[in-house]
Amino acid sequence: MAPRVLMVAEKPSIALSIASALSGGRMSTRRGSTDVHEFDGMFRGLHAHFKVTSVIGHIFSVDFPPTYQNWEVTDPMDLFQAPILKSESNPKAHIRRHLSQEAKGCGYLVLWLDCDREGENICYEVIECSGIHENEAGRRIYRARFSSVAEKDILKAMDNLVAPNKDEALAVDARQEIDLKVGVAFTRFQTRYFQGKYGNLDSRVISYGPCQTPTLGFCVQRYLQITTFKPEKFWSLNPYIIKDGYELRLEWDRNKLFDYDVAMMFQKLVSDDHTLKVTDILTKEECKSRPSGLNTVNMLKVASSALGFGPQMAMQLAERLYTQGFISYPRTESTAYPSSFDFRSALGAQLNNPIWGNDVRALLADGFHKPRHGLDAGDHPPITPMRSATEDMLGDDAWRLYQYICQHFIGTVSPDCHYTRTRVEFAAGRELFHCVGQHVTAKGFTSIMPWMAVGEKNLPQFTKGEKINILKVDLYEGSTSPPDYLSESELISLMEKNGIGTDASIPVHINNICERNYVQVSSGRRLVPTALGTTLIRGYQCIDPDLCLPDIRSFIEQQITLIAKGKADHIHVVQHVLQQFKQKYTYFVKKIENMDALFEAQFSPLADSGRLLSKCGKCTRYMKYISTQPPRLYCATCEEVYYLPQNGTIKLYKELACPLDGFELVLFLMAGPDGKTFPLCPYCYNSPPFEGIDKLFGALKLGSSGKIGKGAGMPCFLCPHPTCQHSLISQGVCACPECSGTLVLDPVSAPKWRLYCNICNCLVSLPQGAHRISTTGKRCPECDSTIIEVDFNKRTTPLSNGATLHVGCILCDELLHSLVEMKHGKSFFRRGRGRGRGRGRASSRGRGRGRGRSKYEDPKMSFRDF
DNA sequence: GCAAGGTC
Repeated sequence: MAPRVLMVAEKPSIALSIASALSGGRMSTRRGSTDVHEFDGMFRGLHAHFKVTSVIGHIFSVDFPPTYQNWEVTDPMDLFQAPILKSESNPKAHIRRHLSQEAKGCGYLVLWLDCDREGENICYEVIECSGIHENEAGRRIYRARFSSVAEKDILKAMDNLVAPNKDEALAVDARQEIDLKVGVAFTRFQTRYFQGKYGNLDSRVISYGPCQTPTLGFCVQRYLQITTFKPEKFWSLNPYIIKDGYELRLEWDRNKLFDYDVAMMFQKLVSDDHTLKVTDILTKEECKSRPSGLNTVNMLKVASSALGFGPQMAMQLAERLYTQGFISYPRTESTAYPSSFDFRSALGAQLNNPIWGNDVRALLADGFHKPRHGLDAGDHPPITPMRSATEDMLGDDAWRLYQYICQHFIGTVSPDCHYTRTRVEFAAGRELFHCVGQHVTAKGFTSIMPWMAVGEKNLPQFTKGEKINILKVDLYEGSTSPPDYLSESELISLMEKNGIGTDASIPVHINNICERNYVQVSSGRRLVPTALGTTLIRGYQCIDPDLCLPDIRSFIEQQITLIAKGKADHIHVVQHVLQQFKQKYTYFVKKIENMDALFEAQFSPLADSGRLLSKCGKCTRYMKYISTQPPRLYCATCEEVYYLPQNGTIKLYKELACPLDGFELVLFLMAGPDGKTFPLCPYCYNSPPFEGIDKLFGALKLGSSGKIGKGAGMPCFLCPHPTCQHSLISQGVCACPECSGTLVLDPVSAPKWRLYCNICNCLVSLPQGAHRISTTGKRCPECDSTIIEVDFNKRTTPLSNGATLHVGCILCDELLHSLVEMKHGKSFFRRGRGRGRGRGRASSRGRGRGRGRSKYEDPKMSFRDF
């Protein structure tokens, strides 16, 4: 049987290019998680059947196991030694399943992932999913090395298959583990420390990361230069002359002086001379080179400085242009075109453009220029237009970006710009002056990129030795000025220079520091740090400046490069690097008060923030509602914080108290046009197993239906079951038969409801079909327990016989029995317990622990004591 | 709720 070969690319578009190149366009395509292209051809001298598919970037990402996910109970320090798990980054895409299915029956695997470290790492992710193993001869898994998807490059790579490089893949594993552990440990610690103390930080999370923090550092460094800047007065001498009827201002060779008296002296010397002598005339042919190919960071810089698009926005536009086929892949470091690049057809596509069509025609007719040498990073070709577009096809913003990409591309194959530069030198009173003129002789690429044009500046004709009368000598008084805030474009340059982030992640880091409220984008896309941003960086600077310096990233990169090059063992490097960060973490925690002193000066303590809203169930005093991110209630007496759901506002709810804990209920009003409301108890909301409802709530709110409410499955505040419509008032009202604690519906066991006692952890089963319980306000005459009503769903219970209410005592079987039997002859609440068991009303906290479900046996999951 | 890196 012909061998079957599975080939996997990093993204669908590459899979398509590979299949087209290898099959000569004769393949069939099956749609799936990602498309599969099939064809027959030759493989290592044999007739073979090929399948080409792709992943969508990394298949897996790393995280901590669930036991380390609770911020309240996990010491961030423990994270450095914690195990880590790899799980599918996008489980819904089912990439793992897809690869495993496609690999069935395939004897060979060819990896066409991008040729960088991340690509090498994805190779091993693919190998793991495919289940294809190396045979004894080690010849079943192959790596294709390619830097362009042009047909001849693909065929060449296919003829020169190599083995994947495990060391490079392990270097990425190391980076993932280090970034995760360091970032999460510092983030959790500083978030909890400062959020627990200050009310007006206005940040949901105070994050730390080896890329985002140095990025912020650059912005704050410039801010500090500005705020600490001391202006200085300076003076400069500018003689004026009239030549051929033109008034001309001359520049002083000394530029400026910071001493007024000396400047005055020179002014007098020059003025007393009355004439200037032309000492020299220098004329030089100058050349301004055409640009090299466009890579991502250069595109982002222009997008920010000239088009006014932030990097995130620019990448979104570029992504869309790419998926629609208008431009080539927009994430690349390379500025050099591959040798196989077909300039003629790329230019040909632009022939009919009304704006630059003529330029293109001229280039094709006169012979276009070979582009300047650039950098070949071995990833993707520079960003170029792929097909012609008009403004109507793209919309305003995308059009402006497309237009720039086209102009830049045409610029790279246009002639250089030539001009002559004339410098005329003068002397008076032994002081030297000059003026400069420029004349463009050939516009070259600047005609298509007019913003790069060389300014034309005409000078009158001078002759050497000529003497000219001085009209006046100005003594200009100026003052040095601070630099402006860091522009986004400058920041991108700094990040690139210092190796912070990659072409794809630079926009994400910049976006992060904006979203975390560390910087704000002001006019001209300049980044102004907020009080929070500057306080953080100043804090790191006074505890451990390494934490916010760009070197922290280069250190990690340099360490993992040892792994990539096979010079050091992956495990040892990770241990070594984490050990150092752990020491830094320990020191940071120990010295956090130094940073706190800066926070104290800048922010208000929780007690001074917010306004009084609802009563605390513990001390019965009013708590303060802090509306800044993250919204929360703060009890100054108990010094406790109770977090509230995001994206909405809070009001007092009918002055009702939660029957479980006495905390006054609040009404949450969701933001948005619907303005849905639901009541919640601040204490329950922050207590397991209800803790985390916010996550679900958020997930539902953002769900694909985009709807909220009963039909859309909005949970009630107590119960995360999507279809539950319980309200607090109708539940949690009966006494626990074991210990007299309060029973609440156990959401964990939904949809088969049980009652759960939060003190002794016992679970009381409800009959199937029960969907609401409420109190009767009556007590059982025998055991004094609350008598409850159980409401059944008529359709699901065969026992209801049309009657929906069943009344019984939760504890006392006899009474329950008789009551229910009177109606239906059936007991619902039988738990196999003897009469009167646990009848004592005295509190017996902790009793019965272990009898409940394992879910509650873990002490970390217990409720706090009431 | 947390990092950074792929990609859509």
